[in-house]
Amino acid sequence: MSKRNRSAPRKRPRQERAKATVETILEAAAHVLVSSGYEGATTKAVAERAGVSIGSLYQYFPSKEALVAMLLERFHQRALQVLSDKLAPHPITDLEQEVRELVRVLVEFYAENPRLQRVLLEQAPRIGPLQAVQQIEARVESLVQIVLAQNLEFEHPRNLGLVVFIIIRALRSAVWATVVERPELMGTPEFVEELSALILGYLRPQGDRRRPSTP
Amino acid sequence: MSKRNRSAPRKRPRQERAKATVETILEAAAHVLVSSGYEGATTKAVAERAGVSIGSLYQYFPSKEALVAMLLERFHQRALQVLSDKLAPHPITDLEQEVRELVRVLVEFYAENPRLQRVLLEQAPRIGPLQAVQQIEARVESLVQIVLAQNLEFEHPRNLGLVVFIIIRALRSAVWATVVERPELMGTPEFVEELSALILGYLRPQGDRRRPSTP
Amino acid sequence: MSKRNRSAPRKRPRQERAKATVETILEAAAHVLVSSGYEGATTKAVAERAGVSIGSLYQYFPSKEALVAMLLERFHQRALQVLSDKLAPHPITDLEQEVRELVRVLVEFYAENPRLQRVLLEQAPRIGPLQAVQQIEARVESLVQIVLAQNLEFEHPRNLGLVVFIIIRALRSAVWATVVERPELMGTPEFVEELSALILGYLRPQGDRRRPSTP
Amino acid sequence: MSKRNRSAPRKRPRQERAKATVETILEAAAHVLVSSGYEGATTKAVAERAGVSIGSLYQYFPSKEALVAMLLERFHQRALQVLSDKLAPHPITDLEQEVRELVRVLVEFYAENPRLQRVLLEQAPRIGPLQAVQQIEARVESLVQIVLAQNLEFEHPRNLGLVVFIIIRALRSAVWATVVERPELMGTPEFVEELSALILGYLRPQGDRRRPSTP
DNA sequence: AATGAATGAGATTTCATTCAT
DNA sequence: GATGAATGAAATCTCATTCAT
Repeated sequence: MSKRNRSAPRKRPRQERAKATVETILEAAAHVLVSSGYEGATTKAVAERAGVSIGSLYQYFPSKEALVAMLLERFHQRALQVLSDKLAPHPITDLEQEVRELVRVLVEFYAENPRLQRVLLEQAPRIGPLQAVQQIEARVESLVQIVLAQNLEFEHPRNLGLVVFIIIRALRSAVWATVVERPELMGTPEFVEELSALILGYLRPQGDRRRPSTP
Repeated sequence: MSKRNRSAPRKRPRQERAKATVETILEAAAHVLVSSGYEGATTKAVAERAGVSIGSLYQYFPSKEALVAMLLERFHQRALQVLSDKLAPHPITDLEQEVRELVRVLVEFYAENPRLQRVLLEQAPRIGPLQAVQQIEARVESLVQIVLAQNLEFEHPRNLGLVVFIIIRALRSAVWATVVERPELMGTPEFVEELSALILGYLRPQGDRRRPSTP
Repeated sequence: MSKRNRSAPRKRPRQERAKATVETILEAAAHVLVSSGYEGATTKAVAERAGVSIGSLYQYFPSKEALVAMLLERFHQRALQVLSDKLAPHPITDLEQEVRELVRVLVEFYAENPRLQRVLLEQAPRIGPLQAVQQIEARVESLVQIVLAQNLEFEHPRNLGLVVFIIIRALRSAVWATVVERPELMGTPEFVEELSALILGYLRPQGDRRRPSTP
Repeated sequence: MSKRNRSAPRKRPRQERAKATVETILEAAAHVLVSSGYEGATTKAVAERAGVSIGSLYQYFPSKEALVAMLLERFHQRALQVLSDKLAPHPITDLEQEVRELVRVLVEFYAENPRLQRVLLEQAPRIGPLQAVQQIEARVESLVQIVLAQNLEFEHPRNLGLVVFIIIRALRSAVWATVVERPELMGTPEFVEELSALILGYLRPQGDRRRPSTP
């Protein structure tokens, strides 16, 4: 708790060689994190795996946390990219298909390399909201909000910001929980279908909400 | 990686005195975790705060993790109690009100002592699914499943187990994310309302799912 | 270093039951010392083996060292008894046979229960010269000195006290070293013969000492 | 009992700096052992005296025992050197003078720094026969055996190996016992003389052994 | 006296991190 | 910049020993 900004990378590598070193270290970190878990992944082990001295590692990453943070950031950036592609402004004719497609893409993304994701996601709450990640999430939130604003009409006014906040958290968390607890569900069409149902049901006109079990 | 079961309590206190010691230690741990955070909470500090020797602490808890694990377990047990009370078999006339009430109670519960919860929940993924917690969650899942089976009728057959799994994760994770990211939302009626809408929308007859945005 | 007289037994048991407890504890200690070594022999283990609470053990022995000291003392006392029997005043016609016999008896004694002896003898230098043991050794020294004074005549005057000191140490240490390093030698007639030769050669009239290798 | 090889040094220092650190630690250990005794010598105190962190100490010595073991080993190595110098192949005209000289040199060696030696020798049996020490002793035994084989002629055949074993143990142990029990004797010519007599008497032609007390 | 929980000093371990070369 | 020895704070462990019941 005594050092500020433990998660920020120390400096931006200028030379090609330095960039390559950073990549090597990150790859080594990913590997060691997967094979040894967060606790077991010592910085020494990462440095060795990367074929770099411990001193050099600290040249580029001020702390172990910064290493994980960087991996997390890249991971989120890729997630953002995937979402951005889907959310990019375009004429929407069938919101339902749109949502379904988004969920499918998302689940597909998180189904990759689940062991690394598990370790990263476990550390995420500890590392705290990274500057970069927050910006990314904010962008996703606003993208989603824009799409919804243009495609939804509620009978009663709703706090769209809150709606989006809840959708994102519910979706993200349900996916993460599944990565951690039931990775075998990831990628089944059924799972995608149910998650879509969750979102779509939530987005339906409020008027229906009073009679959920009546025909 | 060399120690097994770091999170399991070391031994069961037999005498009254020992039980009291364990309680004192747990209370002290909660206090120190809140005031110093997880990293800052040293076992020495916990022992001192408890007015107990470090030896006694390690007599009952083999690691700092075990301390947090026990607090987590108790926390989840209380959550289960709250849910069980609401889910106890009883005639249900209005599922919507039922769900709303459940969500309200849940949010209320998680709104208590948010600083401790935040620390505990941040550590939860690291500590891994505790035996005890898993049993508790399984019980909640089955309780929810029973209630839904008796009160829902879908036009199309749905995998109720998956539905419940998703509901629980989405709800739990949304609440936890809010505890960690936007504690100020906890306890607002609006938040409860939206979470309820999320669940209720999901539970609505499937037939509606095809036309979410049409009147 | 803070407690005085750690090796003295705490008190003299008055009642029969107490005496029996002391014996039980000593037997347990001997057993555990043999099976676990000095470090591995915890007082708790000894108490458990004796079927006694740790508190009761400390009722009779103020420290672990006192336990070992008591075993050592008894061991030495038995050794003394053996030697005393041999050294008891009696007409001596053949000193050579006398020495040989003494050595034989001594080696025989130390050949018993070598595993316990090894542990005890390893601790002996740490525990330091016990009051009781010193008295015993002093008695042996004086017994030996008396016998020698009556049966030896040196051409040149010798410091008989030093001679006895050296004989005792050389003999004792050679036997102990053999117990520890080559237990298989213990009890071979050859070993007894050579030790006897060591002593006898030392005791021979000094005049001979100038020409050890000339015919 | 759970850790293997407690007395073996942890790793070999590679750089000059590291070697210097090891030396500093050993010197500090010797100093603290003398001033505080074995029990009183805490690893923390040794590290502090050496002006080195506790981590560095444990980097090179896995335990307090390993520290003592290393000091013992060096001590024995120096003793070996002293003996080797005396035992080095050379024409021997007067075995008696040779033995006397050897004993003198040995006693002289053990008379140095008796306080440290006392502590080391007290711990020696606990630490057990170190690999290195055993090799050293074996070398001494073989050196002695060679010298004796070339300079002795017995009327009756003797097991020279056993003779040497006994000589070494008797001599060593008598000297050690004196260091511990009567350090004031060390260095007196009388003590050297009597020890020499012990050895020389033992080495005398066996024919004499039958009549030790007859004129 | 008996019991065993509690004590507490010290040993040991472990790394993330720093720093001299 | 690179290297790896050194640092040092905590965690962890281990018992001999004490003490309240």
